[in-house]
Amino acid sequence: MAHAGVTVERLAEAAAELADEVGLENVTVSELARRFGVKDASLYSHIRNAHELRVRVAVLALAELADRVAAALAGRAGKDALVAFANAYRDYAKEHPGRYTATQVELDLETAKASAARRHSDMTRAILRGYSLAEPDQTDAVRLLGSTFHGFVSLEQAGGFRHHPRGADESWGRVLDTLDVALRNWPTHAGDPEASRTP
Amino acid sequence: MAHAGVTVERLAEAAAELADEVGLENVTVSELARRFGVKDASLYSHIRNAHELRVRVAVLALAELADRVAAALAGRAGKDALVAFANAYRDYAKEHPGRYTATQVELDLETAKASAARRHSDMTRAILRGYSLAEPDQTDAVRLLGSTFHGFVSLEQAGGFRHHPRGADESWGRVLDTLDVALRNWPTHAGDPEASRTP
DNA sequence: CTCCTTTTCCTAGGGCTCCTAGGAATTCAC
DNA sequence: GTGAATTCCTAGGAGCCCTAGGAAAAGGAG
Repeated sequence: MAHAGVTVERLAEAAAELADEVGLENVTVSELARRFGVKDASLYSHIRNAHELRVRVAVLALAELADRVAAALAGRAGKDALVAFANAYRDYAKEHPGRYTATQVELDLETAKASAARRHSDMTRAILRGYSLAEPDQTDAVRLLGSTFHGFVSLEQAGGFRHHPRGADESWGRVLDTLDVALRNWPTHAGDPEASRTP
Repeated sequence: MAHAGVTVERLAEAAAELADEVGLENVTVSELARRFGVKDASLYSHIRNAHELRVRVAVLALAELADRVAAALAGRAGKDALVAFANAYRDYAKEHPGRYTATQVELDLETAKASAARRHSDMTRAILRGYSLAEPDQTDAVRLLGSTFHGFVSLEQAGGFRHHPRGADESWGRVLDTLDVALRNWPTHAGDPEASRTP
């Protein structure tokens, strides 16, 4: 009957694992309390509400993902860096689907600034050094990469590629090749006729 | 006290509107019953459970979106078609955020085949006629487009682009330009050195 | 060691949600 | 009209979120 040793940190960690098992939307205060051998009302001494639970999973996941990406990026440049970044991103989403989903929850400005969100955009920008793009093209390119990575992973997770013979891995490789080409041939002016180079 | 005229169709339509107002995750059987002036238990004569409600919103949204895209695509080709498709997609997501979210719910094989999901990939393939890609590159390109469009719209909806001076519209235009260039310079072999053409 | 404060956990309970069971009323088909 | 199907009802169980108020444990000061 002593204290069960509940902490905000351990709570967030348990919530993250639960999210990976049953999906973020099924992460419930009751279930967490059950896992800690505690009544659900007790958890409200540690968190304000169920939403805070998801926010904490989001912050945790953002930090984990940033660490992985940073490790993958070390010592690489150009397309190598692009591929390493992308694979770290996709692998994390596959290993931790619930955490990855949490990555997309809206954070209030304060929480967002304290999170690793900034590290993510910084690292994406670091990739682009190999392609020499100036602002605002750099921001546009960051958004292109973020959109394509997230979109692919999201569609893959939702099962969008399952009912088709072509493997997702092959398409992924081709998408990365294409992004590499696109970044190197970045259109400097919209509708630039110089860019139309069909063999 | 006579029949309130509840139908599966009207139920799905009301659920779709509710989703746009409060988000798909807050579409509740109780609230719908309230709007129809009926007890919540009564709705279970029309639907099996709350999940079916979301599935029906998904099917409805997929059909609506396919209609819009088809209309936007009529008489266009090449980059024109690409931009028309992309804008129809993004505009729909902005007008109907809840319906758009529903677009991503997993459908069982049977429901998926009866849905407009096929029309979507067919139309995406139609765009690619302007870029003459053979299989399996065509499938990869379909996935690239789907991923980038969905990813951009998804990140934009999640507020990912809000805390930055560069407008989302400008980036969107640039992303479309880049995709156009990428499709025309589709890499035929991974790491093809011929593709490195930095001015 | 004792006393006091803070933290952690408890019981109790209200409100909302989903869903089932069984019955009444309405509508439809013949 | 009569029987059958459909639509809607009341009643109720179970799970979830969260609040209020109190007991027990842990930690610090004297």
